[in-house]
Amino acid sequence: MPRKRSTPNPRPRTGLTREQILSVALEVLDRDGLEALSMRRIATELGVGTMTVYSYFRDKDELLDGVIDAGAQQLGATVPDAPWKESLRALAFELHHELAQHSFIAQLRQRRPILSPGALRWTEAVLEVLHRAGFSADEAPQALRPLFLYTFAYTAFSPDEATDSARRASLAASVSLPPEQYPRIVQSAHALADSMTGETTFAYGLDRLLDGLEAQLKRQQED
Amino acid sequence: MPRKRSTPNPRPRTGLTREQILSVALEVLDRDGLEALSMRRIATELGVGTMTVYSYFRDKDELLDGVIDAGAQQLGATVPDAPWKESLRALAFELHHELAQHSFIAQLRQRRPILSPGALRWTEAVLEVLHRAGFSADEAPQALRPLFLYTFAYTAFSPDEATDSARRASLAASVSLPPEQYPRIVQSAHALADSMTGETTFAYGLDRLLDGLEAQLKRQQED
DNA sequence: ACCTGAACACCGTTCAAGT
DNA sequence: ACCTGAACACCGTTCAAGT
Repeated sequence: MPRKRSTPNPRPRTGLTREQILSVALEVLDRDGLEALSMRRIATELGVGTMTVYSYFRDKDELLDGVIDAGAQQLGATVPDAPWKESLRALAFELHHELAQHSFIAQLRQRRPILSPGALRWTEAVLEVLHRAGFSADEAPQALRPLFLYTFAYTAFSPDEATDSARRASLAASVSLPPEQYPRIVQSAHALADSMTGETTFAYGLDRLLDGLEAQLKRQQED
Repeated sequence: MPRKRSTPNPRPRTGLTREQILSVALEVLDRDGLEALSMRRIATELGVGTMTVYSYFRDKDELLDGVIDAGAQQLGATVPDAPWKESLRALAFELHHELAQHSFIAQLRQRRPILSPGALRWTEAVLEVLHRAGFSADEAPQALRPLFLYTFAYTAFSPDEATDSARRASLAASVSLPPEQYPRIVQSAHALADSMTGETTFAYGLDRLLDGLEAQLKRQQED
């Protein structure tokens, strides 16, 4: 007589899945940030022993890759059907909003390219728009790169929560500089503090970049 | 009879200075990277007890701020005397090369603006060039922001050492995608892998940004 | 195959004590 | 004021053992 199996899928004895672990990890990341996420914390939050997590993910890096991949699934799902500049603008804003919502992604991406299919959907969409705009298959990746970098940088290098305290700190630092050595900073102190955050600032740089890509396209068509 | 003082400056009993500590920290950072730098490691390398470092820096953050400030001293020391686009290009490349040499700076700057006088020298130089170009005191910081962000992003989000292995990984990921769903990535696979690193890639995005700023300037002059 | 606690080799920093 | 070792509260991961 065969050994009785109490569950249809006998493997996991805790009823855990990779998805459940990823979802708890995402919660911790969104709530308390990247530095608060530890394997011990995830396990505790799930009510299992620390090492149980290692049955589902080889190490912390693999788990973090999983979180990013899950978050990137929706990005670039549909290629906008608009003039190319507007379409690129929409795709950049889509990425921008995702990163603003899960700011740990920008910290995580550092020097560790994510090449999973989910993460490449956005890349495919941007390349498609660039192709329609008239960029060659060779040049399109070069045109994509600054859009990607600028959008990631905006989240990674802008002060996050307590925006106002960052603005005040910038203003205080600017006005305390010797005006003879730093005349332009002193003169632009307020505008400089304001330029650190906000949708308007993001849009300003993005639009300059798109104008620059347009100029490049026109230059080529004149030849 | 007064107590004999064996050194002119009796305060430090180990002969340590902040500068010495910063220099050891910089060595470790350049050699082994940000994650290898610990207070314990610095102390050991200096031949003192771990807690001795805390007599010179309040905590690790203050020490790291010190390293960045020291590295930024030379940046923007002279404002280039050339047409404004060339000058901005030179300043961006100056920052780019500094970051390439000390890539930990880009990791460190994350969400923690550095507002020391040394770190603001480059900002002052860029604002001065933007002023000469014709940007208003209000708009110049907005124009500066993408130059700063793009240059930082380039170091922060590009694979560093073992460039070739990153190129191969990208290529492998691209060609293994289903071509029906990812036609543009598959088509541009080689160019995409090449676009991740290299001076040419950095220059391409920078030049588009500068073209975009020029277009903005012309637009305003037409009004 | 999945789960576990103990152990190892690390962290930054507080504390109390030494000069 | 400067220097220190011990201790505290953490890490990620290996190991050996359990089911």
